[in-house]
Amino acid sequence: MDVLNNFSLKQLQYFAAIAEYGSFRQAAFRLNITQPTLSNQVGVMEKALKIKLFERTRKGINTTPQGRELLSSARRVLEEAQGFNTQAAMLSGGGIGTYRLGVTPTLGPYLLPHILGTIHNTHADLKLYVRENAPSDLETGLINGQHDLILTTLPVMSNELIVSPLFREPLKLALPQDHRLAGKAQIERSDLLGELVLTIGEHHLFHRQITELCEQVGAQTRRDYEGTSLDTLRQMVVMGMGIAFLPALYAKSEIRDKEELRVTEVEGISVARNHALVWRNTSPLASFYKRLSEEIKMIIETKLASEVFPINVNLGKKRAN
Amino acid sequence: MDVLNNFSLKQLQYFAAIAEYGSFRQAAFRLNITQPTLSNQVGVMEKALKIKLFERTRKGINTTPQGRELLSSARRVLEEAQGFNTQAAMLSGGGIGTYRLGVTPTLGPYLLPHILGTIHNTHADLKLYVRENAPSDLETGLINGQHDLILTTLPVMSNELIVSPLFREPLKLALPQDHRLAGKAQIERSDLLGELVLTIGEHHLFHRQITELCEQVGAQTRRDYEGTSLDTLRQMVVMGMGIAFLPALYAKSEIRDKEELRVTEVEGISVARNHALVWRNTSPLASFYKRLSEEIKMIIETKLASEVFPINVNLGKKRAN
DNA sequence: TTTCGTTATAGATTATATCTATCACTAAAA
DNA sequence: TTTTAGTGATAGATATAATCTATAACGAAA
Repeated sequence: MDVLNNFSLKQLQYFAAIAEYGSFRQAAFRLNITQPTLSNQVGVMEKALKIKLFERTRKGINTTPQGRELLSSARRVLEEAQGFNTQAAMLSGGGIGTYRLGVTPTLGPYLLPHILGTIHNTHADLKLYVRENAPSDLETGLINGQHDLILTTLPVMSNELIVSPLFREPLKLALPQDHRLAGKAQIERSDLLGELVLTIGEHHLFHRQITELCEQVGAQTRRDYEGTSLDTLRQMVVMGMGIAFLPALYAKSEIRDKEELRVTEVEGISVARNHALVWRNTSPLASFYKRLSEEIKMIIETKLASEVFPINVNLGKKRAN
Repeated sequence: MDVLNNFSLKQLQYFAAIAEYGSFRQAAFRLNITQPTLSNQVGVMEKALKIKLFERTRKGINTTPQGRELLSSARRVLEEAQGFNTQAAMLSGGGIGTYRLGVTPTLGPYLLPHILGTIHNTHADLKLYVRENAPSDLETGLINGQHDLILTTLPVMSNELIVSPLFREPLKLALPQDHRLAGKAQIERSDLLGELVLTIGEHHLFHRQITELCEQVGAQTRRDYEGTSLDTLRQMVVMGMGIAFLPALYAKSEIRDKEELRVTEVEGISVARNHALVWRNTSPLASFYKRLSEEIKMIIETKLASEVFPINVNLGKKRAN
């Protein structure tokens, strides 16, 4: 891929045109340039390649054997260039291409199935390459350029990032069916007194929220064992090891079997996490990302209104304008 | 294949280099240009394509999703261009490529087998695309650009053509084995008196020579039927319809069966045709063609010395210098 | 002989690629 | 905190290259 200063795309075009029309004048006319320009450029090219491409006669041209040989190569180059051009034209609208989207493992698998279909309908040529990472890794990965976009949990600290809040997802209480509260129509704050609450690992952002809540209502958190994923947390609840707060979208997706667990609100408490679409403040595609986040918000409002809520306070450091 | 003024090969190279090195400065250094030049050119390209290829940050660049998408296309273009370049480099030596060689049907099939092998040995990448035509058609075909070279029979009239004489091919007398002269050790001019001589069609160049000769020695030419190819002429001789003069190389190639025909010289007469390699005086490859004709002469001298002879008089209007 | 059609050439002009010098900003080191 | 080294962007001058106009030179055909 080094020195390639022998010829230009333009010259290849000229070359092909002359071969096609069999005449410098004709070709020049078709190319909207003058004949001397054409003669000159072909001459430059011939000298650079040390090959005579055409035999000039007083009644037109013949392509030399070498010229004929090179013509097909030249056409291939031009074809590829044409391909590049049309692809660029398609891409120039934005919203086309493969975007690397980072998501948290506790949200992505339970949210994306609801929105990808609709996104695909409105942006047929937008492909998402999804990778899962813990929120903190998502942030640094985005800053490093490993992702183009991330779908993560607030707050986002870096001031290099633009945050577009999407929705607020409540955490719901999950009880085993044989729990003393399982039959109760409405569960109150006070019901939690003395309960054993299982939490996910400390590096998850809602760990702190839950421990605080537990202190307030007089519940214990189980410290000797902490689930590493929502699925293990759920299994532990099923096995009667305690109760747990699970994100609403996870509950909607994964808890189908009503015999196993009861999922419910708790009157008088509001524990939730906030999600946002985030990108680098240097990204040239900011305006497209903003549009995309609005579309996602719309989809969620339409399809998941019963599970999640809009965000109306500013929880990230920076908002997308 | 129309307007393709959005970008240049050089810009594609720049694009690929930046993506590869992840930095304008690095890439500029590798490309032996300055960083402002690189920034400028990429900017020009981005504006022309209406696509941001890179996201500039203070610590380097990220390639945008669109940039990534286009990168592979750009690399393909560059690869094809590289291919064009290397092919051009190979061709620039000359003697490489497919040359369209026109030959007469009465010489080509009997001469070419003797020389093509050797030519192929010295010019491994020279391919000959051989087409047969009557000598007059060969000449106009060469002038029209349908052939690059012709191997034809002298004289060649057009002054647009360069003639490089190759060799002199005698015409030999062919007799059926049951002919009264077939047993004679040496045939004299006078032996031909009263013989019936078959000739090929009038458009062949040695027709006139033979009829003149026949007048001189008192032989008749058979006018009610004239062979259209050397093979039919031979068949007619075998069938006893007369005797004939056949070109030496034809006789060498095709008359293997000594039982059928006797092929011999005639003492005291010299009838022959002269062959030459011919090309347009406008051809840029003249010097290569000249070299080629010398090589062919050498091959003939080595391999066919017993059949044919050098030409030492100027029979074409123009000689290759 | 004249006319028309071909490519080549010379010189001026326009467009553009490139360079130098500098700015503005960030991150890390002193 | 200040300094240093690293990023890309910008402005203006310069060098290079592409293009145009006008014309020449030549061959073929009328």
